[in-house]
Amino acid sequence: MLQSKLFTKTRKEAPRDEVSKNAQLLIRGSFIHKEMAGVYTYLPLGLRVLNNIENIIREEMNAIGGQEVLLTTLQDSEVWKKSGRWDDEVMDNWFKTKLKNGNELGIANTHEEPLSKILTDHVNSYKNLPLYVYQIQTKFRNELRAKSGIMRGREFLMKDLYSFSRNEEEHKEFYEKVAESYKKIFDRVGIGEITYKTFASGGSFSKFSDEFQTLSSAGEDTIYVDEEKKIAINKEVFASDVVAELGLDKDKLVEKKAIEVGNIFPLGTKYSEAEGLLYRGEDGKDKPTVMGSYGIGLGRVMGTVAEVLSDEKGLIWPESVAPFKVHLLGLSDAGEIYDKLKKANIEVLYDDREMSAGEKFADSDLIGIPYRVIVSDRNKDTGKFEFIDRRTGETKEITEEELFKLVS
RNA sequence: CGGGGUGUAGCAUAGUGGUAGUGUACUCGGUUUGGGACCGAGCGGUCCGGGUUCGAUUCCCGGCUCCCCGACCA
Repeated sequence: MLQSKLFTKTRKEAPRDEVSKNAQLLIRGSFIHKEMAGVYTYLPLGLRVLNNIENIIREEMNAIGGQEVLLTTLQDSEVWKKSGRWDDEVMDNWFKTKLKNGNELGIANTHEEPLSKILTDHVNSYKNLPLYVYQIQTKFRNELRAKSGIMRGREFLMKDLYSFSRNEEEHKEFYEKVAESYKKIFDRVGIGEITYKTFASGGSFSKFSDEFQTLSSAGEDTIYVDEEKKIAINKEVFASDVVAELGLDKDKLVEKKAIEVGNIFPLGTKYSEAEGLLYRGEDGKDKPTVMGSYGIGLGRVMGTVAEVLSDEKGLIWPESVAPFKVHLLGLSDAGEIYDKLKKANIEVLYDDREMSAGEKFADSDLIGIPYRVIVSDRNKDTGKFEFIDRRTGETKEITEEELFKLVS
């Protein structure tokens, strides 16, 4: 893409009202635009990052047998009344609205009930199970206090997967599979090293759940980490008996701040019973399906990557989620190599703008595309390109052939 | 939802009961061209409502906004 055609503009300074690093950098680089507190628009560069994250998640969900759907944002209050979660006392972050005739509707913040209801049309027999259904959809939560940039919003894109199994053993097996899948996802987006599966409270669903926590000073959660075993315990359930139950040594645990990038919950039969999601067993008797739910907030993952992978100059995207793979800086005309890179299907942002070199370098540092290629009069006669790795800052002179080898 | 702050140009900031200043961005002209380069000219602003006052961006009241701390958080 030609940078001269990109309608967004970078800024030297972040708006005063953004304090969190992720929002400051993402706004300065024009990845996102703040619409209001906790509500952000994704601009072209930001959407490319978000889509990359989305595709990684989709691939991993499909790999464990997930079937993708798109459920509705407007929700019938009936199914929620059945499970007892319609009441604002029970779920206080509902956004609700009304039809012209006065009937109340919910604006989606989660989908256990509606999906269970839908599946009553399709699940009758033990032969139809187990079943894994997921979606990537915008959720709305009326947070009393939005904060931390795109980390805790009122409107956000979320991947939610729900599993429906015949019994606890079958459920447990899949639950572990999702945990593995999540690990792969966080590895692929570049935060695997510092992301810990964390034992946590189960909220209203169950006694315990597992969270995926990424170490960061910007985190809202406090966790106790066992760095060797790569697991952690959330402060909210931290107690001697829990430490013992997990086979951990209290002295080896280190207190850290972390961002919850994903969570997985066993749901038991609470919602399947409420919605009448029963299946006929081999013995001819009806039984409720055993459910689990598994969420990842895409914006929060993007914000976490921004928070954790950046320096004082700007963002440092891993190749897997970067908006482009190559940032081509044309200090003199670089149209020729741009065309070649495009022809080779390499995602390249070509800075063809008429502005000073310093400005282009600063913008490039800020935007954080992994590989920078500089074309200027300096290397016009050498036939070589200057190649810089954004992460390490390492610079080398390479031939065209070497360039294609590095970025293909 | 409790507490604390905040609001001046697209963005960042200064200042003031009496003509609102600077940087940046933007427009025009010129000089530049490897780290947000320079010179000149120009465009553009006091959150909303009420009150006090001859006069309010400034003081007072109310509202809203956004941020922070806490509470909350499938």
